[in-house]
Amino acid sequence: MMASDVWKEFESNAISHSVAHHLIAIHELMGDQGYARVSDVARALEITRGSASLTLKALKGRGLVVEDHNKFLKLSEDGRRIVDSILAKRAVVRKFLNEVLKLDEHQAEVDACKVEHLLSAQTGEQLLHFVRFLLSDDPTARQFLSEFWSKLDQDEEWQWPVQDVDQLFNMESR
Amino acid sequence: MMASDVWKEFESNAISHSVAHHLIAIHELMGDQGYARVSDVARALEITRGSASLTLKALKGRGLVVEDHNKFLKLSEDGRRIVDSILAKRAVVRKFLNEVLKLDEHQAEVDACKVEHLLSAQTGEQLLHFVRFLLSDDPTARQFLSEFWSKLDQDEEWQWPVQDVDQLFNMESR
DNA sequence: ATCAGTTGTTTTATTAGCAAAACATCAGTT
DNA sequence: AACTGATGTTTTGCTAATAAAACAACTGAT
Repeated sequence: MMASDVWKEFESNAISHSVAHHLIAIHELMGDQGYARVSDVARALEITRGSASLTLKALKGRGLVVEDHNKFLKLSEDGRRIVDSILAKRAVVRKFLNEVLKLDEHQAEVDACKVEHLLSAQTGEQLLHFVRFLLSDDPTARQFLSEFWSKLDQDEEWQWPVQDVDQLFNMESR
Repeated sequence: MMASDVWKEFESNAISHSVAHHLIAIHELMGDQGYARVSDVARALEITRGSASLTLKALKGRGLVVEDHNKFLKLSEDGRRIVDSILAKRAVVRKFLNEVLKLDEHQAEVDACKVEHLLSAQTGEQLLHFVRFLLSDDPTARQFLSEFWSKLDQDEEWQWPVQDVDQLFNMESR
């Protein structure tokens, strides 16, 4: 397949990991302490004020962050929408990894943080549907999960990574 | 939570997106045409030879790529292991997105490509277990999937992103 | 009023990853 | 032998994201 037409879409991503976390930091600071300045963002992200200042200046230029009359930052309508969508994806992915796949909370948090800004809206939406149904009261979902988890406890033998990718799914996968 | 201790683990990732695809290109070129030179990698990735030359020099320095007596490249043992694990994760994620969540193939391919190198080995392993069982002959799995898919067709109304992340999972999620 | 601390900005430098262009090498053709 | 084309490298420049350090401005305490 070679997939040379796909892999470059990565960097064409409008929201980088760094930008995502600058925006999220503002959001969380607003909730935690009611305001967000450059220094607060820098402290939250553990970067220097200078770095935060430059990145946030660019975000003001992109219209994602607006500045108060006295250097106080807040998210624009666009910025807020972006943060909402990213945090929603993070929550869904974290929940799936932790409560379904039974990965420990830290691992789930780290992996969710890494991919939250990369998933398409469609993917996030479908995954939300899936996780909601999977963790719902529905008896079929319940039974499926308990069977999966008991199977997890059984076969602890597994080779990973697998040498032959094509034979990863040698099964009745329809 | 602020998560300031987590988000920086992103860039500390040993294998960048670019590096991953340089390694994968060598792997696929070896399979397709039996050899891989700098120019072949550059063509596969649609970058200039100069860029590929620099990146591959660094990868030789890191011991992931070795050079033949006549400028022919191949993966080292370490490089091969990395490619195996990444391709395995890509395959699992693509299968899950496409065959379970019913995203179209292109979207599944793009999203899988974006996250393949970011997922931990643990996550990849657990996801493989999950997808294998989910798409297996097991009657519970079958019934669960068909119920999920019919539900998908029903509620086509949905707001996404959701404004209040905390109420994303207002359900009997136990 | 002065001094200290905090804040925000700017400048300089670094790294990863790319392009563009110049350059050298080698193989095959004529 | 000379020309052509493919290959590999190097140099220069660009952008994003960081650090470090210098600087200016404001705040508060004494």
